[in-house]
Amino acid sequence: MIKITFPDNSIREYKKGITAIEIARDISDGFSRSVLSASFNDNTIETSTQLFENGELKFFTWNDDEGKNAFWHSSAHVLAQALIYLYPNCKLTIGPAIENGFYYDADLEEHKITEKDLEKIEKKFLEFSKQKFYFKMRNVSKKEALNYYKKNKYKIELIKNLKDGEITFCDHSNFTDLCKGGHIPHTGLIRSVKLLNIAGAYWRGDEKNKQLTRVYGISFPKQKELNQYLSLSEEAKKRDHRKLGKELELFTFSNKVGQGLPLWLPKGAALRERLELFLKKAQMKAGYEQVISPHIGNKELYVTSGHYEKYGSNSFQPILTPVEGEEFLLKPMNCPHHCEIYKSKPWSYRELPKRFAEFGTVYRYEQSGELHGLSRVRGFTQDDAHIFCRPDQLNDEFKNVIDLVLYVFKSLGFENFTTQVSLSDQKKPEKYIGSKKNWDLAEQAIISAAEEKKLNYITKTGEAAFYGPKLDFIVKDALNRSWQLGTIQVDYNLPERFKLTYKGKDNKLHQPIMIHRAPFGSMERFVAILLEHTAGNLPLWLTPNQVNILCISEKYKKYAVKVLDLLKINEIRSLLDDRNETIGKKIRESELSKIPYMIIIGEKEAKNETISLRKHKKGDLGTIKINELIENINLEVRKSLNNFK
RNA sequence: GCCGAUGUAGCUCAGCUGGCUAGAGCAGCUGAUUUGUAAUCAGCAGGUCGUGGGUUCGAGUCCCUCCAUCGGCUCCA
Repeated sequence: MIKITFPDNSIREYKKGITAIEIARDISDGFSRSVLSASFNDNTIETSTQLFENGELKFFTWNDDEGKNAFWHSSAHVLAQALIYLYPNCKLTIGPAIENGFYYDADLEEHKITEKDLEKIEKKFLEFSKQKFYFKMRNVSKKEALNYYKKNKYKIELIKNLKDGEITFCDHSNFTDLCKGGHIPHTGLIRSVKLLNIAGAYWRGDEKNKQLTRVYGISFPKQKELNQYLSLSEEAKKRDHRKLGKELELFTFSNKVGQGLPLWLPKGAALRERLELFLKKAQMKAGYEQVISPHIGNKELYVTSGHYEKYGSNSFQPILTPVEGEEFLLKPMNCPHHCEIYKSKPWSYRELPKRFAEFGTVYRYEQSGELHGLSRVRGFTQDDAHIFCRPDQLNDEFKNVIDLVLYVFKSLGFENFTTQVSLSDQKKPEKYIGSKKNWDLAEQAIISAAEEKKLNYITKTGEAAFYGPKLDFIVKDALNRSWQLGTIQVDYNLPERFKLTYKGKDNKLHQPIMIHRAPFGSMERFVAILLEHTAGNLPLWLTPNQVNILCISEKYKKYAVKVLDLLKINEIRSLLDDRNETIGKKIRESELSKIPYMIIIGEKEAKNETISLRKHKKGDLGTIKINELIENINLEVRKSLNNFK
């Protein structure tokens, strides 16, 4: 049996499996979608979230996605209530729950609100939520609904798209909103709220429409949970790669050079080169060949590939006005160049697959508002490669690329990831080039490779590139945030457009299939994500400096230099801090610069030919012989790198 | 590109409603100190207050333009 407490505090018992409609019939106040609490044979469900969905009574708690959704959706109603209370002339539009919290879009007309106003709105929010207003759904006719919102053109637009008889309003307190339901029982369950920021957002997401004011917020059943959330976002701020990039002297930007054009500082450049070398080595083992192509290309190249038509002159920067009839563009992608490299000679089926790899720097005109540190820039380097293969090789090639991507992730400490198969949207053929037959083949190839590799993947339609479907790798970082990293794409179309061929066994010309792939995605974006994932504590094999030798006084410099030379001979990246400063200060600075190991050298060490070892974030590790450290470092580096093929 | 916010020394930040010569810590330089596991002391130097214009007796502070950055929207080959 289920015991249900209703908003009027009456309690009724029902058989398990009862539907909402039946309960609605049983209780006389019509169609209520919220209940106060329910118990199954004394096992009471917390009064957090209970919902009627599709006529069926479902119970959700804060720990379910649906429960969170209902909680935040209900919070959005309270936010709307606070907004209309404070700004009576504003026009409410929509306010959904999102992945982390909720927002409400409103047309504030003459009002302009700033971050400072958030506190005021928040206060009003809590004032309302505390009063335990119950959410109650009711059916309204289309006429009634239109009449209610006669002054709000946005709601009218929404209502006009709904069918008469399917329109519901949700009331709580004296506030009413057009709403299809999915609420918690009452506002009193929202005990903590934080309005996070204000942003402009276009009505219906279309930039031709009026821009509305969006207020973002997050709420929780308990204050403690809000505090946890806030401290997590504090942690995320500390890990911001833009901050770390500055602190660790990895990269910078200059207004004179231009927006979104990163300048890699010596330490950053060394880090990036180390990453490139790591991938080059793995690729060499996997049978790739490096190629190099120029930074510009004739416009015709991109017309042939179809990129020019799809992305237009907006995202392409012409760099030379027509000279002798030719127009050049900054290279926005490497694929057409690699197609031309493939065409440099005729190929036999015996020679395939050809795997052309290049750290190719490309330039794309990103909207200024979109630029973000290293993760979204206008000039960046892709760890690109294009594999040209026969149909019978496609499956193996694809699986080999998956192996390579997994190796890269493992070596860099991204243990937690998901994959996404991005397919075409059959309903929007104008978004893609190529025949349906080719698309079907390509999509099937990706799915079967993913299946065989036992990847735990989700499928999304409509997210394919215009020339082919993709398999994207989405990593979860240390703060459980998701980032899309590597991508593998199957493409039948560019080979067709570029008329790529090979001579088959049958002495006839055949068309190869092309795989586009980039395990890192781009060097810039990857470094950004790696920094945020590791909070700047890079893996030992990658970090700019591995060991910092700290002298207690200048007297021991001679021995310290000897230690430094020994480390350098063993290819361990080391620094010597022989400044006239206290050891405490040197340790502090070394800790802040996140160098993994510190060697402290004083009288004792110089006399006994030993070193005193200290590990970053761990502290003193005692006295050892220098050779022990060298061995340990080599072992640690090997451990993270030697597991490919 | 659009909406909103921000821009003060190399870095992190003070500078209230316009009013003496724009401040601090860190970093830098000089000197003293020669140090045992997260900041030794003293002194010095460092700024066209993002840019250009305006209001005013007077602008870091108020208004406008532009630039850049940040939070979003839109976009993402």
